[in-house]
Amino acid sequence: MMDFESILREHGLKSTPQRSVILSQIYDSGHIDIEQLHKRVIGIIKIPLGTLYRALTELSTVGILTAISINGLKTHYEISKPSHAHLVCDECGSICDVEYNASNLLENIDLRSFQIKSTMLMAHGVCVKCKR
Amino acid sequence: MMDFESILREHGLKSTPQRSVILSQIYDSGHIDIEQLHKRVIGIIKIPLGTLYRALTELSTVGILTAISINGLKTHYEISKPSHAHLVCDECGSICDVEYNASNLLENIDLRSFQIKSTMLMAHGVCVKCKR
DNA sequence: ATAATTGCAAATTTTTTGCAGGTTC
DNA sequence: GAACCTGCAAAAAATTTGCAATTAT
Repeated sequence: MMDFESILREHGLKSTPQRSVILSQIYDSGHIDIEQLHKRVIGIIKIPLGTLYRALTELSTVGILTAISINGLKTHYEISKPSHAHLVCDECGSICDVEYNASNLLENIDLRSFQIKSTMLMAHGVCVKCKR
Repeated sequence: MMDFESILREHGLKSTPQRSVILSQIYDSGHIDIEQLHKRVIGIIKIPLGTLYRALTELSTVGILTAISINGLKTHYEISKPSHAHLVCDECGSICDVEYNASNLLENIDLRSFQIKSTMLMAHGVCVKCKR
């Protein structure tokens, strides 16, 4: 159970019941798109879609959330965490996290003076469940 | 100058003037979103936005194009080519390609029986021009 | 107290779709 | 000639926005 109230204040945002519910639901689900999130959230507290959009944008802007753009799927959101890859199953749409070492990875790449702030490694394929 | 007519037929699609213009414009621009592409394309041949959407979807489905979903930007399209990373400048939105070796990269990752079809490495940061 | 946040509703923007007429092979 | 494509127009879906009321600090 994360202390989202403190996290919000540390990022200069007010702690509201809506934001806490949003964050805890995203945390519980790992990755989730706005449509699924809305379904989960309205079972707990009333949040119109417009407010949800606004909240996700703000929470991403301050860095509490990370948005993940995925080919073929709607944007997903997750609680920001150290760099990890996303394995996206093209069959069922599930997303699996795996750790990787960003600096090892970048060693082999000629960045041509590009100044890296963050990396995102994504793989598409078939997950274990769907392979069967 | 690529032979897009042949490429289209090899992928089981008919060669039409619209598709050739679309492909050559994407080719010339490297990466482009639908809005910018439409501006370029209508200077050459009349293509309604709806048709452009349909064309991009079809061309991506058969594999001639690759869609690139990018946080904060609209989906970009490029002519499909061997795996390469995209360096996205958060200042100016420019996208730069760099080569990388996908298998080297995956060696260090525990894929947990996930069957990889494609990988996509993206980095956000500041490009040389914007760093100035 | 006051500045931030939410709810609501409407406006915008983005994307998809049906179908008639044209085009490619 | 048949199957495939395109143009058009309308619909559907996704996202943003303005503002008054409410809430957190």
